[in-house]
Amino acid sequence: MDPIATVLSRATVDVVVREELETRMRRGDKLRVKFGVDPTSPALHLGHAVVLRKLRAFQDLGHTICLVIGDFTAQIGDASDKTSMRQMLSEEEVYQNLANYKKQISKIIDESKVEWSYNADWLGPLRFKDIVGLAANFTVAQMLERENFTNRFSAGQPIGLHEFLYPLMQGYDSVALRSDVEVGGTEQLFNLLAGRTLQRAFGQQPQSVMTVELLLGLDGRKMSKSYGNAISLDDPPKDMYGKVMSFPDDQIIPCFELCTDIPLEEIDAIAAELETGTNPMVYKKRLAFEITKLYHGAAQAQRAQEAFEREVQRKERPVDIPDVMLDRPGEWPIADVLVLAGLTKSKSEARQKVLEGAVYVDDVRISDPKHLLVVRNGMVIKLGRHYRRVTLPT
RNA sequence: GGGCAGAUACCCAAGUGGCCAACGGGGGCUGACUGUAAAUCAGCUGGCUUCGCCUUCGGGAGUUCGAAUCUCUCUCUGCCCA
Repeated sequence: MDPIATVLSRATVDVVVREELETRMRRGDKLRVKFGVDPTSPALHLGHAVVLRKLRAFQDLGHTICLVIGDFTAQIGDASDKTSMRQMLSEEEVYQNLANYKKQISKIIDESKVEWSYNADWLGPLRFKDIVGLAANFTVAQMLERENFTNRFSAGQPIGLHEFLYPLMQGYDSVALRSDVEVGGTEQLFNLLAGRTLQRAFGQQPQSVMTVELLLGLDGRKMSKSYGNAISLDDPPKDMYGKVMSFPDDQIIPCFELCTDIPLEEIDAIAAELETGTNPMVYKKRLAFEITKLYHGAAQAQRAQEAFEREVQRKERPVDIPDVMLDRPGEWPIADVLVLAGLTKSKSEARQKVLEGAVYVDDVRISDPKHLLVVRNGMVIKLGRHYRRVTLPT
């Protein structure tokens, strides 16, 4: 498959309008590819990476990536998250988050070639008259057509009026940037299309719109930090590898397509192999390795894989065990030690875990919740798959 | 502006005077098993000086021997009418 066809199809759902975009790409137009960045959440995960990788693909073909920082939007607050509705981000916070963001995306795209802009620059000066003008391009029925809104409306969930304005703001960004293409997740389709509507209203050629597949999280729901099912780009290699291993088996193939550079032909071969009943674990390990390699390099990925094989598959002790500092030698109630070690949140929970047979000290199971532990330097405490090594003052 | 309904633990959601630290899901943790931290099955999931005690059911005040459950008030949300 040639590079252009790959960009247009791999991990993508919709391309509006496909022929139009393909024509422009084939005849060598240098396109401005827009993507909106939310400065409220600097922690990026693999789900975000799918879009960023798509941007990278455009970049590799010589197109310009235009990243819009939604500082204006951030000051109003993300409407989909009620708790932050009134949360205002200070300028410092936006810059702080942005610095983090740049660090993270530089793992995927060439940040030095990116054209950055802040949407407060053009959204801020808009007058009420302008906003009404923008709003006149849409109807309430169109807004309510959005699945998101319909669901919330019929479920009796609140919808802030300002939430209707989000697509307008995002769409106006496209006008201001004169973007040729905008990329986003499938849930962004409506907002992306709003860009086309407004660009047309301003006499510009409407941008092409591309949505990428939604990556599912560890639990099969959409990958999202708030669901706690995400693999963060910042995750240490061992965690990243381990989390991929806990993906449901049926996500192995989609994840290969969305999160790695393995050619589609090879992925098809793996899929065929899985059909024959090969143990999925083998390919999941390959997947975990590839993904970890992308963000941490081959050496780290190799170490993560070895750690997994040792700790999970062979159930041996990890090489690096965090310390728990105790301020005196002698006898300690086991529950106190577990809490100090951060292995349980409370003594009640600690007792419970002891009763469940989850607690081992130097490989000996502790079964009495009132057990008094005579602590020793270097003693290893284990709860489930978590280990702590006791250190005493010298 | 008026009328009605609702606010329960991390999330959803039962409970309408004592049997409620509060049914059931989900999530999380642990155990068993395994092909992995998948799947499946089981236990646990407010705190503590744990055969008992203490603090929870939007906030505050009250009725009662006793309240998540009744009353008043405040805050927030949804629906209907305008």
